[in-house]
Amino acid sequence: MLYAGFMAAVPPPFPTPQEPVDHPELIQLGSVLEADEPCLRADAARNRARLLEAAARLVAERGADAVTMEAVAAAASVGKGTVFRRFGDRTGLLTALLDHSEKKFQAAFLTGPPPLGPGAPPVERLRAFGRAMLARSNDELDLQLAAEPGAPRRFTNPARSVLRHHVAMLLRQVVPDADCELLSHTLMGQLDPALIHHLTKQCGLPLSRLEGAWTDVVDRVTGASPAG
Amino acid sequence: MLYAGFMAAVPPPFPTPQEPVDHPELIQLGSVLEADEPCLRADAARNRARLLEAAARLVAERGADAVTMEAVAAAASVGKGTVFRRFGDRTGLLTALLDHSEKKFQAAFLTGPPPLGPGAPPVERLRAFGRAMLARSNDELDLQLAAEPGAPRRFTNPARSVLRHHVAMLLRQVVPDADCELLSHTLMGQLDPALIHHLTKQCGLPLSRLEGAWTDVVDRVTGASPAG
DNA sequence: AAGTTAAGCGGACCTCGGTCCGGATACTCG
DNA sequence: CGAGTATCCGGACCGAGGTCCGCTTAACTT
Repeated sequence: MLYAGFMAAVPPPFPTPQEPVDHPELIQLGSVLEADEPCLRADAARNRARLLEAAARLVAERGADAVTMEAVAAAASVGKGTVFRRFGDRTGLLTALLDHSEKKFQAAFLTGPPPLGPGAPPVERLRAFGRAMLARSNDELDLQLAAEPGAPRRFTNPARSVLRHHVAMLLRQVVPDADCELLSHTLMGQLDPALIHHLTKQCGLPLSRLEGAWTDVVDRVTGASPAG
Repeated sequence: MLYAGFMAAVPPPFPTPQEPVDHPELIQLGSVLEADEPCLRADAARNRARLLEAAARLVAERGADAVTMEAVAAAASVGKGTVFRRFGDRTGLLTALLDHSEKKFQAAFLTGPPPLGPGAPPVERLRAFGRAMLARSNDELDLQLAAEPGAPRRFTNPARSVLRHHVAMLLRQVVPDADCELLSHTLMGQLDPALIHHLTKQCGLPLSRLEGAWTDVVDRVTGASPAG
């Protein structure tokens, strides 16, 4: 039911395919089976468990920063190579650590009770979704951050800050009653180079579509008439 | 006039403060002076120029990936330590490389002609801003991406993908005529752990404000009545 | 012009993520 | 139960980012 195999996306570091990857792109919500630990050799499964346990202990005792691949390997009394074979890279390991809560969360909005789950009107579900995400990030922040290289610095870039302030300033002139500071973050997110790269280079969307989406969002947010 | 000193934010790697940092946080648009290369010793200034030139050449000839700190140092016939003292870290170096176009861009929307610059109505300027950002990112993508560690992977995380698809699905039920795929990216950007961390931990905003902003954006985007 | 000193320099050094491959070992099949 | 093999293990190894510290030198002083 749930999509849980994502921590297994070990690309091609070792020529040993396992823990099947079910094409992240074309995923259909709900049609995903929970192929969690698929027929791992006995020792491999045991080591995997020990590694996760060791990593969790490290996080708890010394924070997410202390989770170096060597430290985890040592704490699990296992070779370094084993960690990489199993989880691909550091991100994979941290992601696997987050897997449990991730599954619970997916269950909540896919099959759980309203307003998060099916049954409530869509707008209501959207509101609940955001609240739930915020709550989840509030715990786990360390781990979620650690699982994303360079994350803490992304919003301290002064150049970006200037651009965002400019957007906020413009917004204030149009929708003075809104929380323009946060609104500007939302809008700027759409112009993030990483997102642009993903959409144009990896998904093949034409730039014109991104432009259209930007204009559309601006109109929706400001309440302006489209193409005014 | 322009904010250009950002590449100088060399934190505390070496105990030699220079290239003054003008507090990135409390910056007032327009009140920033272009303190570019502030009283650097002659040899230091020369090395700085040589490093930037060498880095630019490496980018042009072998792509942004080839810009390793050692390679730049070697290409500039300079010690590795010098690169780090001048630019702080790799991100700082890449950022400095982007500085020129950044300044031009800032000039365009701060003091340039409408619709990007002052004179046009705010909504018009917002639309133009997005178009300009997209165009700029379209060139320079390599560099902008390289300046942000781990950027390419951010949107290939399957777990995130599931969440985003869920949001897109809900959006489709409410605003079927919109580009819900891209709209979902926009909304998800507001729930990015890195952003949440920045706003709550670094800026000190209460979680309730983030929740409010989320609800507000959902309402604006879907056209729902607030608190419906 | 010589002395003083703070700034700058360079490269050895460290850590950590990631790779490789020779050897070990759990499952399978006869 | 014994041989065969695909899988797995471990740690040596590599490259790149980042740090340190003793030496050098530009710039100011008198």
